[in-house]
Amino acid sequence: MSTERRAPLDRTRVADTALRLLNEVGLEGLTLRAIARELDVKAPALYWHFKDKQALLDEMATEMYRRMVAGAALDPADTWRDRLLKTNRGLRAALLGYRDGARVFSGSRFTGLDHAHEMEETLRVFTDAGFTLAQAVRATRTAYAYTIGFVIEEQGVTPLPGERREGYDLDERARRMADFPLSAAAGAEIFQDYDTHFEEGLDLLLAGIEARSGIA
Amino acid sequence: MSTERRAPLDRTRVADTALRLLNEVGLEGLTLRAIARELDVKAPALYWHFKDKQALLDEMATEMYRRMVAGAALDPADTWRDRLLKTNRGLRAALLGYRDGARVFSGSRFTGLDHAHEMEETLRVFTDAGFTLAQAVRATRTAYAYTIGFVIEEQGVTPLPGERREGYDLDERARRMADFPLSAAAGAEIFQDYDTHFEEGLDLLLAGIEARSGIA
DNA sequence: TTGACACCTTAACGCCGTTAAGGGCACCCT
DNA sequence: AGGGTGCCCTTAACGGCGTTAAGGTGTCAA
Repeated sequence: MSTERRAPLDRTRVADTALRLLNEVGLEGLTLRAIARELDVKAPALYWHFKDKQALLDEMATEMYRRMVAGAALDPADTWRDRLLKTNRGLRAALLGYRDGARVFSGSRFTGLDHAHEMEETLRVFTDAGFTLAQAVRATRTAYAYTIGFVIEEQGVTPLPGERREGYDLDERARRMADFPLSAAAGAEIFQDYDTHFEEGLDLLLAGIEARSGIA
Repeated sequence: MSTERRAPLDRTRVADTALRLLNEVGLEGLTLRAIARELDVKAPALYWHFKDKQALLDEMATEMYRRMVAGAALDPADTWRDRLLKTNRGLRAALLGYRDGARVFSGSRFTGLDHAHEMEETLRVFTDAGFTLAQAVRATRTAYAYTIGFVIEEQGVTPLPGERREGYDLDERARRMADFPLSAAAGAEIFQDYDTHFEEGLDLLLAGIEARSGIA
């Protein structure tokens, strides 16, 4: 008589499992029944731990953020440039770690206050460097919006690193756009080499922040 | 005997109606049955005009783009700065015109090649000004990513101009973050005055493009 | 021993996107 | 005039979704 009893669920275990499943089935396949099945439980059981599906997605986004911070190696002595590069590279890497990561993340809100630690530290780095608080917020939020927008576009083409969504064949696109030569040639600069292009865009932003603030 | 016969549907009429309905019910309430009801038709009728719901969303995104271009007053003699400002202000305005506009837009792909005209023209403005094609693409796509990311965040707080989603009360947020003074004070710089802040972020980008390209 | 509480199940509801099958009407060919 | 053809739509139904109501089971304290 196997009396193996499953350990009771908790929010973290559910969110972890859901994040793992997300990579297999994508956001549209991420149903409560599928998550529950993975946890060896029935779907309504999840309602004991989360008030609705959005609350679970919020916890998933929060967990993504925690893992991003954990992988970022933030140093209190970072320059503002270091910090802006680290946080946005880290954010992109975190989002790319999950299928539809950017959409899940940007459609959710953090539970708790974990993120405030990192925000406070980053704003301190900037203000210590001579930025006003308003300038610091503008710089960091602008970079944040850029990164979110960039990865949403990127994952529209490349759901997971290595995979490519159909309908984005460069040659075929170039053929369709034969009447628009610049646009046709631009395909290679838009739908490829996302790593490089992300860095270049981030660098444009850094240059602008430096130019407008006068802080090197 | 009222023999009033409804004019037959077409893709444009469906997309127009769906866009109007979107503002009333939001993306999650935008069901095929609701759209069909609005058109005085049953849901399966829509499948005559679109192969599935995503195809309809794609048409909606394309229509949003058409309206954005129509409202932008693009001048062939624009400087690259004019052009970057006009297209991104126009894009933001177009997205803000619909509840969940940025999410609908960024989750869809254009039908047809209408957008190529504007893209070609804008790339020409940049290359004529002395940018390489790669630089031109980087500048425009970075701004595009920024704008998409910005409006997604913005509409997470402000679904439609004037409305405010619950849970974003500034005072209450500041109280919760009392232990993180910079972050608490940053609320006013993050969740308010989106028009101004969008411009400031865009300006940072312009400064960076100028600094890195050396083109005034 | 009993009661309270944490955690989960069973059953069901109303809604969703989508498909299969077929009906009516306009038009064209003979 | 009559019969076919194809467009545009309806009716009916399917499986699956998020969610709720009601109730069961095990654990632990009184």
